Amino acid sequence: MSTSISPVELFKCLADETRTKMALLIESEGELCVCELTCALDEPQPKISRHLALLRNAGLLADRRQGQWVYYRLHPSLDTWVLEVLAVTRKSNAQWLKEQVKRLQDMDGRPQRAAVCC
Amino acid sequence: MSTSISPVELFKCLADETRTKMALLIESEGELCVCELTCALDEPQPKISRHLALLRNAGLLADRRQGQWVYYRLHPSLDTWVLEVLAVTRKSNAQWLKEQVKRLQDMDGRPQRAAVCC
DNA sequence: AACGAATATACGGTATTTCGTATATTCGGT
DNA sequence: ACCGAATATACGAAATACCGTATATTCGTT
Repeated sequence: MSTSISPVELFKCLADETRTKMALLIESEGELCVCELTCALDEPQPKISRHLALLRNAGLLADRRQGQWVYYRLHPSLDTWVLEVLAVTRKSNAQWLKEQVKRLQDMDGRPQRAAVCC
Repeated sequence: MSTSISPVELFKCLADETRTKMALLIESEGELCVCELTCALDEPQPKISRHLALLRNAGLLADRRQGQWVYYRLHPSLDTWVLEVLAVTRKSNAQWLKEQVKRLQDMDGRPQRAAVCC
């Protein structure tokens, strides 16, 4: 059994607009880099990085560096209930996330992920 | 459509150990009065009341006075996704709530609810 | 090795949260 | 009307969270 995140720890992570929106966007997209999140949320980059670091330290996110970009995804060893909380929340609050999703889609120059091979 | 609680508002409600545990206990039991929660959580009564007031003001809980007791339940007009978040969280964190459930069950002199009629 | 882009961290300052304690309120029973 | 039990609120102190700005780091390109 994994020593997982506790309910309060999870909810503290999500008790901030920037962090919830980032978490839900990542849950929806699979993986996003810092500059994409900075654009989607329209917030200063240090603010985004600071909140990402908090989510990473809490065990909610994992990161991966690819060239100059750092991609964040949901931590692969998260408990199912955490994934369910995120999924349910995102699916039922599309309206609340609308603006951020739009800014992400309209962003140009989005870095391309590495192909599955090479 | 109901002007419902936003994700961050919900998570702020739950970003405190006292409040999450109260919310999950109530979700599990249906209805609990202040003295039962005070006993289950083993915390000073003003602390319990203060947090209950916060949850009530946020729209998460509804209260009902019966004699000298005040019973709290999940607010009947909560969105489904909120109920799902609470249910999933409680079901997957029984261990985390164990002590509180035990203290609640071991409490003597628990006030009896009004029967369905009379 | 120098430079620019992407990202992370450090440092104060301010706002928000939480708490303990004291006190108010409300109700049932006498 | 009075009293005790259950609950709510007020108030200041302590802790925590969040932010803006400045600076550091890391990487790719030249």
